[in-house]
Amino acid sequence: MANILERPLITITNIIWSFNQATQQIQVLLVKRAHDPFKNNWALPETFMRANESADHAALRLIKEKIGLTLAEFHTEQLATFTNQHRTTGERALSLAYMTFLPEMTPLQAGYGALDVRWFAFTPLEAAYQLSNQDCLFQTTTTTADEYYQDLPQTPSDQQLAFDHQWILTVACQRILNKLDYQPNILMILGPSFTLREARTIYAAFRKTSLTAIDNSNFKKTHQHLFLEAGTTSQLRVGRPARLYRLKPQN
Amino acid sequence: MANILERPLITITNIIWSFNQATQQIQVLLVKRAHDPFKNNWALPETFMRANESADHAALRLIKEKIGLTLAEFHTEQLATFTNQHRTTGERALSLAYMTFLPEMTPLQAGYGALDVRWFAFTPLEAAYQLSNQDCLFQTTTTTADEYYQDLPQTPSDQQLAFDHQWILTVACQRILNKLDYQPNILMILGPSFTLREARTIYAAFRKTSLTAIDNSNFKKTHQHLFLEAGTTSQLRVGRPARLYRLKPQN
DNA sequence: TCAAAAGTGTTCGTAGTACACCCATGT
DNA sequence: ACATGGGTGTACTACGAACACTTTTGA
Repeated sequence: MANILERPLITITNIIWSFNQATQQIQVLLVKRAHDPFKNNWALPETFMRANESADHAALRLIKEKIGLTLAEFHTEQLATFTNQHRTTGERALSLAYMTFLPEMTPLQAGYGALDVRWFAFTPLEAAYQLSNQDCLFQTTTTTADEYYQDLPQTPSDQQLAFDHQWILTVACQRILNKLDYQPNILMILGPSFTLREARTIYAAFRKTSLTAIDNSNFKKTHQHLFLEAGTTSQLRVGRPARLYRLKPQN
Repeated sequence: MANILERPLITITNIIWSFNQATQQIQVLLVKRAHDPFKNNWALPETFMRANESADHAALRLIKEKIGLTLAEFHTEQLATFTNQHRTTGERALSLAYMTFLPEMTPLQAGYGALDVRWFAFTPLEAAYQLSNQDCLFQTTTTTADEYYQDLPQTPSDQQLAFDHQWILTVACQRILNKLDYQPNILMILGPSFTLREARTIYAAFRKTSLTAIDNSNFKKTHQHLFLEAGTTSQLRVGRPARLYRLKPQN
């Protein structure tokens, strides 16, 4: 009996979100893989789970170790688990996917397993979302899970993320969109406090609309119950200084 | 490096829901374990994932093989993944938890690994939910995840489900409640079609209220967009025959 | 014909939307 | 002072809640 049991590798995949205050753009962290499979491909940051370590702990270790981030506090939550046999080439590995919302866009430093590590700008397209930096560009998919894994190419390509990371990213975007109106943890990428304008910027991106299309007055009325007032204003731009808010602690 | 990597057993845990048309009660399937750990304890049905098998497939196999169910079609969806080190005694095992909604309450037959297998009636309490049959009774918990795993006893007890199954069940109930208003897959336990009264029975249980407290007229107006009309009436009780509905296919 | 359950319609209150107007700051 | 953006307030609309009323069956 025991020999037919699967003991696959357990991969922790972490989708790390942040916000560039200068460009007012959402950022996602990608890593250029140093080892096969998918050597030299861009991918979501991953690590293997170790003995005597919970998956949650592994997700945190991944951030500190592999990317060189040393922030005191950040929020990590489970996204989903991906188990399709064809999601990896070679040895089978499950992916326990997590999302992390970093309150600041810290400088990066490629750690073990990474040739390079970069922030990619997250922008909406008509039907999908896009990650881009100076050189590369990746999009989310619009197919179903079944179709996606059916057509998943086994050969690395510069145009595609490694493994099934395009699909994982697609699921992540969908999840964030779904939660915007009742548990917008994504706003944690704005730091400990934020203005309504900054919040609307995030909402606009995931809803594929523009900042100005979200009325500030109405946004306040419909979402204030999710926020707490956090002191008064900070001044960065022209116009009346905005009030600051922070996320209400969950339940 | 390789020796510090964890290759835990992968447990598939399946929370199987059904509906007793005679008593109009929601049912959850529990198994009396035939082997240690937690031998003789009631537990959620589980199996180990095998080679060349996706987790989804393992969840389906679990139903057919271990419980003796041979239905042609049923819906299974991922619930969450449980990775706490203390969730098992002895060797470490992750749990990939799934939920299955059976369209009928088929007769059961204990398969491999089970001394007994029973439907337990699902009923709401003031602050929690309860599973009960003639002899035993289990409740969901109201503590947080951290508190729960901190206090998780390592010794089997007749009063408690095996492993962290109490917690998994709690998460399952919460998920179903959250989805009632936009993706009420739980209604699949009513069979291919259902009356509004039957649907309200399900809603009432998860919302800890009574059937009569949910106004039929208002319920129809607010939830009809999730349903399609499915032919006309069936006749079972006194009063005007009800129309039948079925769940709208997702997206 | 009466009770039980399903279905229809009406009123009312609340919550979201559109938009006008006022406030505070930098240039 | 004026442009820019933030904040407040108001009218309008839509949707859910409460509840009265009608319809269809079984006893």
